[in-house]
Amino acid sequence: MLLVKTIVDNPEFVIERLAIKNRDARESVEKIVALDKQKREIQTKLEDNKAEQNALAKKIGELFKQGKQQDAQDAKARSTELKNIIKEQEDQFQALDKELYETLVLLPNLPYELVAPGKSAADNVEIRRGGENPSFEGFEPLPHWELAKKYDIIDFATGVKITGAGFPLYKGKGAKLQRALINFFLDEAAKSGYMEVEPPVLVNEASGFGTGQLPDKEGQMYHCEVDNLYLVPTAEVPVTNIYRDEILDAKQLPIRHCAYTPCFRREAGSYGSDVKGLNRLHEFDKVELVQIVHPDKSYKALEIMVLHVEGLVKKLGLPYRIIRLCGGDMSFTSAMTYDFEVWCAAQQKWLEVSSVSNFESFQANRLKLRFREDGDKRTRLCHTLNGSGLALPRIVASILENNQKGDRIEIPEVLRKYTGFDFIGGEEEIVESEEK
RNA sequence: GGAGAGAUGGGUGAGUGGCUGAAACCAACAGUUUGCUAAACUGUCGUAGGGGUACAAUUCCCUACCGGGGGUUCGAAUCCCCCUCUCUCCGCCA
Repeated sequence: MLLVKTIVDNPEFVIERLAIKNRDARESVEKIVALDKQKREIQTKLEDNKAEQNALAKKIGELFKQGKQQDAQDAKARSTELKNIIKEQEDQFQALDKELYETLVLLPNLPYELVAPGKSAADNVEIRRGGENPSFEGFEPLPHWELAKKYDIIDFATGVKITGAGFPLYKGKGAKLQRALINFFLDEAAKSGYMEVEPPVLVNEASGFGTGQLPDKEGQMYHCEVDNLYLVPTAEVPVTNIYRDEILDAKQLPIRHCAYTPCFRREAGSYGSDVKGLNRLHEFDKVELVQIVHPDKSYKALEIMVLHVEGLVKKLGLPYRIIRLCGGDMSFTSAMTYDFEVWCAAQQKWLEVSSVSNFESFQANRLKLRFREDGDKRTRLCHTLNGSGLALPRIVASILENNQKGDRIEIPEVLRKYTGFDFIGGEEEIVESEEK
């Protein structure tokens, strides 16, 4: 949520910035400016009346004590009169405040100065790429869903049986690969200074609102209606909400957390060719990185977070590219976002595996997440950032497709100490030892 | 699922109609004293919003907030109603 002050002080700037997000905000902005003005006017009158009423109430008490019945009755009459005026003004004020708020929450965050204008993914800007696309000799590479079947490591059909489409069942080395990736990502995050947390995966409405999923993306979350709780679409929600309604000391910043959680997304309305295999799921695993930082340092933190995520795909040996999203492709809450995509050699497709964003104070304002500089009486809003580090399914898809050798799949070097095996398939099947 | 208790400032906790934005204590912060540490003493010590001054302020004035919402009253932390949440005991159970 933007600050009213930002809009009222610089309406044209806000309109101009939101145009980059492909959004004509003139009407909303002008409405907010007008409503804010009306609201203040009525608020001033209202508060003056309340002040008078408070003074009268005090006086009446005195008068009674002094036995001045008649004076007390007169004061009472005036107070009753005021009460009606106050009631009316209060209603007006509430109505204006509500309308202002409702208009305000529908405005997306302002894009940062580096964000290019644009309507869709086609206008995104590639920042850099790395890694090499694999080549295959003597065989045709299979898409990962074929490989999953061939080596019996992911069973989509049984997932359908248990739950439904988009809920795969990982088996054997497939399941172990999941666990290995989670541990690898968490360990790497710890090395970069992120403190691990394990949050609840069901969140209440206030948490959903705090990070901006509610009311904007209501339909994207699974909702347990009986208890009015939401399954998290990302660990960003519970982890960032740890600090909802907090006033931190400046010296506590930056706060860095990593968390593994399953993520649940309804993905309503996104059916098509891109949902095959692991490409788009309703439930998937992800390690998320969250930072709460001083506003002067958030863009530096964003760059460092990008480097951390880049390090992950590099270590996994996956061909990748980093993209800076254009205004139109960015989320409601983000001020700037970098997407990471990895190459899937059989599908011949780039798949998004991470989205790293700076939300500036947009989430913090909703969360009431503030900090105080030493010796300063004022509070200021923190900046929040988060990024996937990383989402598993598409990483698995990329590993399977890129590392296939015809008769087996090679596990990236860095993962082997976590998996306990070097290959999926092939002759050298490791037989699990029972003796240990 | 059944029964009961409770929700007050960073924490403990007082407060049953006006003198309470809120005692006291603890913590924290600043200072004084003492070779250092400790102790003692003094002071500060909630948040948000509006207004004024110079379109400035962390100053001044005002308003709101004692879980949330509504009501009674000239006046509500305090009385009434509704909701939410937390805790304890029992049952069930990873």
